[in-house]
Order: sequence, then C-alpha cells, then structure tokens
Amino acid sequence: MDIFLKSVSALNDETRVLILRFLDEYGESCVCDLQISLDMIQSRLSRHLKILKEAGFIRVERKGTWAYYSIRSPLDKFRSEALAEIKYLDIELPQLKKVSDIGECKV
Amino acid sequence: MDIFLKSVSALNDETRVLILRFLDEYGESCVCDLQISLDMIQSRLSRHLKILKEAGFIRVERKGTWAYYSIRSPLDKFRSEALAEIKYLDIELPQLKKVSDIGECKV
DNA sequence: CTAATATATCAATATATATTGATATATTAG
DNA sequence: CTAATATATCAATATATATTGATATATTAG
Repeated sequence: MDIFLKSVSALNDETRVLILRFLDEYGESCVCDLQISLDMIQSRLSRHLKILKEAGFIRVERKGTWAYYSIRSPLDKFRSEALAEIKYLDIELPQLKKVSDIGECKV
Repeated sequence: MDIFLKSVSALNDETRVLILRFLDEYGESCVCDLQISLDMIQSRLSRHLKILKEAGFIRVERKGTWAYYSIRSPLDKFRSEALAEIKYLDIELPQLKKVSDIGECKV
C-alpha cells in the first residue's frame, strides 16, 4: 500500500482521529496516560498508535519502560491540513489525566 | 458521520482514488465513458461516484439521459491537498475512451 | 403511449478492519 | 538472576465496506 492510502486509511477511524486531536492538544504523552485519559484498553490503544506511527502522523520516544508519543514534526501539507481539519471537529476531547506524574501506572 | 470522516472514508479506496485521478486528468466525463475507460461494471462505478459526490469531491450535471461527473470547484484546502497527493501517485491511469462522442453507449 | 438506453439502488455475499482477551517482549528495581 | 510493570503482538470474533447481479427509475425517440 502506498503512503498516501496508508495515511488516509489511518485517518479513517474515529478512535485514531481522537488520538491525534488529543496529542495535538496536550502534546507528548506516554501510553499509560493515554490509556487512562482516553479510557481505552491497552491493546486497542497500542494498535491504533502503531497505525498512526506507520502512517507518519506521530512519533514515539522511549524513556525507560515508558513510550512517549507525539505529533511528528514537521508534517507535510496533506497531513497538516488533515490535522487542521481535525481541530475544527466537534469532538468531545477528554481531560488529560497524568498517572505518569506520580511515577506509576498499574494498568 | 461528520464531513471530514466522510471525505476521508471516500478517499480510503483505490477505486475512488483512481476515479478522482481520472476526472482530474481528463475533466468532465459521462458515466458510460468512465465505465468503458475504467473497465468497471455500472453498479460498481455508480456507487463510487455517489460516495465521492457526497464527500464533496465531485459534482454531477445531467444532460438528457447522461450524467456528467467532474471535480468540484473550488475545493477546500484539505480536499485539494488530497487531490495534489493523488497526482503524485504512481497510478496506472487508463486511456480515455469516448463512446459518448459517437452518440451511443450500449453498456 | 411503448421501446430503448443510461443511471441509480437494492440485497446477497465477499473482503477488510476493529475490538477483545491472552500472551510475548522489554525495561527497571531489587 | 527474579519480580513487577509497560508496551507490543497474536488469534478469534464482530463489524464495516466493496462487489456483484438483479431490479428500479429516468430520459429520449418514435
């Protein structure tokens, strides 16, 4: 599959759109914070993060046990336009809950 | 479904990407020409055209029995960026075959 | 009006994708 | 090293979408 169709198919899911919006709003987040904030079970979240990463929307940086995801920068025109569209959407954006702050996750 | 997800899901199909590329390259075309040129059975083509229309990518103008489809203009930034990406794709674009010219179709 | 042609829609089926729960892997603390 | 935690992957199943062939609708020619 070419990268364009890969990007499009990555965008074609409400869950992934929500993840992008969340990362765009709150910036770099570790998986366990995303899990809590977005109320997703770990395997589901992990799968969507992988799809978004492979489509070039996000990047991951490992710090010890934790994986921190964030919007890749810079984005090409198509992807940044997509992100701009997502900002306009009337999405119910959950609050950021930081369990990583207190140094534990236990999910 | 909101219009953004609708646009994205419309783009998320190789057949529809091909149709967009074709219309972008050759301009307004009637359904029977698309059928011949793209080698698609009528119901399949019709369904994809409808999806692209409802997603805001193309418009249709009826002239007698025939329906002429073309890229909608102007397109917003996201859609025109998508179209630009599609131009870069290494798609095998079929030749334009005009059966409508000789005033018949018989498909 | 009827016949012919162009296009749209429907219903059944095939195919692709998402979700879940279970398991595997990686890192850190001790 | 082992135990605990974080994250990734797998396999089964559920859900969404695409394709096909059949049928419905619309327009034109006569």
